[in-house]
Amino acid sequence: MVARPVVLADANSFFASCETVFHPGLQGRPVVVLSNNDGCVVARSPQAKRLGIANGVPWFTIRSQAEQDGVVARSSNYELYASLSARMMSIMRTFLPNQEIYSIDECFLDALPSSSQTLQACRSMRDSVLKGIGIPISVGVAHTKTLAKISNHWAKSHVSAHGITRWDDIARDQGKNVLTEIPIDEVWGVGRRLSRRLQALGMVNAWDLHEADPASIRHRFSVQLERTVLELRGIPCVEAGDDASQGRRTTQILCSRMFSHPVTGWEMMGQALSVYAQKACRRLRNQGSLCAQVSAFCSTSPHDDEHEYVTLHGTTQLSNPCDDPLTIAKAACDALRERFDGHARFVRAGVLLLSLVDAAQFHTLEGLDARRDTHGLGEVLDDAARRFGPARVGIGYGGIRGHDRGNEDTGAQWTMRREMLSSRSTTRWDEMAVVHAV
DNA sequence: TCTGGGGTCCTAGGACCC
DNA sequence: TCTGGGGTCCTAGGACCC
Repeated sequence: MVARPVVLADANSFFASCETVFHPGLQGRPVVVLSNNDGCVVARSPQAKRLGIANGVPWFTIRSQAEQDGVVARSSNYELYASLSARMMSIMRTFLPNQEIYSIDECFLDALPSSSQTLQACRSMRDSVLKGIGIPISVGVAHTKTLAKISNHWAKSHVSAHGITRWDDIARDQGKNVLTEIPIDEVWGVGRRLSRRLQALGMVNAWDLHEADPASIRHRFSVQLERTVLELRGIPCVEAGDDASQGRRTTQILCSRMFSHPVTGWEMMGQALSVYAQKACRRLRNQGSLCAQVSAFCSTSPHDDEHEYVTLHGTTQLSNPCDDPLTIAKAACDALRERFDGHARFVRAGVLLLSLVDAAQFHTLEGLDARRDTHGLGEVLDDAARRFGPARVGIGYGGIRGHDRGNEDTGAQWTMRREMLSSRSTTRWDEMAVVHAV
């Protein structure tokens, strides 16, 4: 028996679309969304793409031209995107079963027993998301995830598809042309490095990879790429992630940021590590894990030709797995303090929680449990954050709240630059959208 | 002046064991 | 001089994804 096809649904230019939802005046205009610290372009509206703005380019390199072209730039507003994502996902799963949330803007779903039922469900899903959230989505249907990705891409780039493409349809109509038109580096699972190596062997498009011998691909490259070859041939090899829709428990937690200004002193670095540790710790408790290892790292700019590139990292082993923010913040600082070099200009730092274990499965002798040291401080901090907003209360100097939106997270000098931030219309009472009736 | 953040999986190689 | 073989486990690093 042939397994049912898989459906890939994702938003078109998700972040840019989110910005447009509460600012309809942006409709039809070139909009770009910038990464943290207003660094790189991470999302572009169709009009911005048409202007030739590439994904990932540093904003400062294109800023003046973009502004001349009338491009509207926004700082990334993850609180807004996460909220709209949750709404979008909840609508989608009412139309098709077994939703697997793959990223903030895309999910896999199972097809229905018949092809026509599936097509009808996809159309209704697309209409409902557009009507209910105001965000356009595209849908690809195929027997493997890799082909569903390709179909979805086709749906985005061919107006005649009306946002929905079934692999079987385009394969029937276009034959191998569908795959020959896809550059090798656009195949799911083939990144920049791999595509360079494949090109050197004469494989330049998806069809070439489809025709490659799986065994020799495995031998020369990896099992992962072999799976991609098989997936292109319609043989499913990529398993579902374990119940991602329920909030997957991750195996490591990382919180890292670029600074708005270089940091040189240990005092400020300690503040930053403490704040990152607290953020990481909140995610740790949310997923019901404890961690046994805390790593911290910091580095100078790799783009600075005047100074030597410096990167430091260290790890602290905890005597007992815990989720206590005091212990973890201290461990993060301890991991780096000895190694810290007060002369370097650090532009980023991060805290990594490792050796995670399920809190519900972890028991220790009465009195030895590290989690009890602080009498539930973590829960109190989480609760305060939920009721009053993040960073109203925190450990150490890092918890001090600033005075304006730009540095709200902590009020410290090193926090992110977000100069073009839109309103968090769905999650903050004081930033709710105002509608005027005329 | 200004170049994101947070994950996963796989592999190679070393340590260690019998 | 030549210096087992095969297995497991762990870790660092590479590559990928969005």
